[in-house]
Amino acid sequence: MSETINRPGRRIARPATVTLKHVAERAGVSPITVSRVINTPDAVSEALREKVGRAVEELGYLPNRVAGALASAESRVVPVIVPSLSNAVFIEVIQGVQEVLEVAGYQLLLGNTQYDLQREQDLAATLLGWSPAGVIIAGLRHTDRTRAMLQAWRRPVVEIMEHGTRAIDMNVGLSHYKAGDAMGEHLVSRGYREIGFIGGRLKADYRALHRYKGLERSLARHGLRRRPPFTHESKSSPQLGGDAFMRALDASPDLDAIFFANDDLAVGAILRAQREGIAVPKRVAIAGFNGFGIGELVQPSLTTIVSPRQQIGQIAANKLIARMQGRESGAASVDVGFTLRVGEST
Amino acid sequence: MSETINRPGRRIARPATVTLKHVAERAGVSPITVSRVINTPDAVSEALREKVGRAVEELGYLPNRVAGALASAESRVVPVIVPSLSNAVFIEVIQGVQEVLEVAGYQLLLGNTQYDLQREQDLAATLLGWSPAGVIIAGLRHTDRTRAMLQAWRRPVVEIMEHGTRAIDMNVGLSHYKAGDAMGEHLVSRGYREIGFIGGRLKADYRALHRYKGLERSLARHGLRRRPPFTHESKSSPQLGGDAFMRALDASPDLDAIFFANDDLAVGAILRAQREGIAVPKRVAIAGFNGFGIGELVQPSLTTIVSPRQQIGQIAANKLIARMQGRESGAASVDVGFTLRVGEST
DNA sequence: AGATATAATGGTTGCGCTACCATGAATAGC
DNA sequence: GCTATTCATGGTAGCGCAACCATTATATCT
Repeated sequence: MSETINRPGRRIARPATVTLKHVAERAGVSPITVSRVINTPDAVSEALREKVGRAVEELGYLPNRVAGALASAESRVVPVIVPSLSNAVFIEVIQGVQEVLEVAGYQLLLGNTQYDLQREQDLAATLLGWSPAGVIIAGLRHTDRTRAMLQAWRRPVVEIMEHGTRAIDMNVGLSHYKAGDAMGEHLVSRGYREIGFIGGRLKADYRALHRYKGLERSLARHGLRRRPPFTHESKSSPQLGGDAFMRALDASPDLDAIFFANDDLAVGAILRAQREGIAVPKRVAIAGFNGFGIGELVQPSLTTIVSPRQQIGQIAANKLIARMQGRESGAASVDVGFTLRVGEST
Repeated sequence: MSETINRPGRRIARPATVTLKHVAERAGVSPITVSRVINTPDAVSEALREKVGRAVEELGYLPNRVAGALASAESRVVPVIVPSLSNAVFIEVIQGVQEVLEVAGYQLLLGNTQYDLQREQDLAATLLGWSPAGVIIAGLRHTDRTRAMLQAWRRPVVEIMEHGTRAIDMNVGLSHYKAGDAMGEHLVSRGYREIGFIGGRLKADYRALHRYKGLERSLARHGLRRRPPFTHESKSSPQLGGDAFMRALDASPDLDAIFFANDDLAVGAILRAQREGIAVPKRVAIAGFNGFGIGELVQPSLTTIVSPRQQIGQIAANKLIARMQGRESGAASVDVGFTLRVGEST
């Protein structure tokens, strides 16, 4: 039996990279010591820290996070999975998350499901392959496999935006149903009786649908007419809000108030009303949802429901970090609530 | 010489994970074959694809991207480094990037420098440690080390937002100087003579400063008075725009036109003027920069410069992917230009 | 002084995967 | 019918780092 002559494997050298080992040689210490200087500088003497620091400088060493993540089976990365990037709500949530993660030294990996649960599942599978330290994901509604995958995973998961009882792990959000109900109560208390709802993609954006359902309950409670929502299939924008507003008034001239699924649409309606000479709220009242700043500046100012969006992101990130660092243990659910901001438009 | 009895190393088992090897055993093939089924399914027979696919399903295998990235020295991740997330401009750019990357199977890693070049440098160093496939970074202005780092790196880099000649590698953007000049020409052609500029954080947001410089050049060309910019230190918002507008008019009642650094400020000024009963453009003209949709809806509609933000992101991502896939080779610079959208506010 | 505790450093292994080459099977060419 | 060429699959090594324990050197105690 002859010796194997050919020794397969990597023979071609990669482009030269500076690694821990090179730094260690330069500094005359062991690689593991270099690792410690970088990751847990407190566990190492001042002299070494300096010596190694100098070698790092001289060689221009950049730690390879990928190798570190493989060795430790954890990367300092947190995927944030949202349904849309064109909706400012999610942007503000992402901002809140990013602020908190950055300080703690974590990177944010962005996932956009485009309101597609299948895509969400694929995204989750891919992103879990990065051994992230935790996951933040919008919504409580997922495919069974997504739920199973996240549940089987041993790291913290925070579901955000809506508040509910059947969370995978942790949950930070608010009840959109209650928010819709609250707006209904407000409109009714102001004397409006013919109340409509305008929103888009209600099948995909089921949180908006919950707001509608909440409104419906309120209307039912007062024995008022419940109308099907005026809906459309394009993404929300002020432009679209203005158009949908005109169409709705055309189709149902008896409307005396309209609850829009979000502020983008509602602000568009107010600006359009202004141009068309439609008196708000005299002819028809307008209400929104979100609490964007622009709602306070238009004339009349917008009645809306303010959700603490940035705060949702911050809380979610903080809960994640607390768990990752071993502080705080149990799962937990936070209802961040909402506030009704009454403007001149109702 | 005695044998080493103690064999240090990893002895504690990790939480059981399903790996390539397990899938391979289950499917009765070699690990490398499983890898191929997953990464290059075309290079493998139909029968194997099915057999392996079944094993993957049954075991619920999730590929470990970290290990893959280490072995191949490349991860399908692209960091996007921007100075701010509260500015909608960057959000739209990110959207454009994300759209394109997603289709090509890349993940977006988010970096926020908060207009701090030192932070940008640290971020770049950290993010390069992820062996990303390429980098997209806002701006042409960086610390020397950042430039050196990115230049020494062997992968594609796209600098976005502004267009210039001294790019590290590729560049997609527009000339903010020319944009400011163009707006100056417009205002002068409309007969305005006392033209001011309102913007915030001009030291950090040097692109806004370039717009001011462009305006200045235009004013100089026509022998008009050049005023220092009215500036402030908080982040831009319509609220702030309204306030700054009132203060500027107070301080310099002779102003007959104001060029705002961005549309957020300008729209705020228009809405504030409306509330205060200040006639726009009769008493004072207002112009912005960006071309956000809301500018077309306010009354009077806003004169502004439209920059193709989403397109910048898309082009940048496409150039990156082209290079990563070996199509297209040289560096290249794209000036996406801008258009003046004349509204009722000037 | 001797024993013990504490702190600082090092050696070895393996994380899970892909690059590389080798090999065997199937097909084509003459 | 034999060799040349593709095609499909496998074997081995190593990517760069951190986990684990061992081994010193140093401080603290009795």
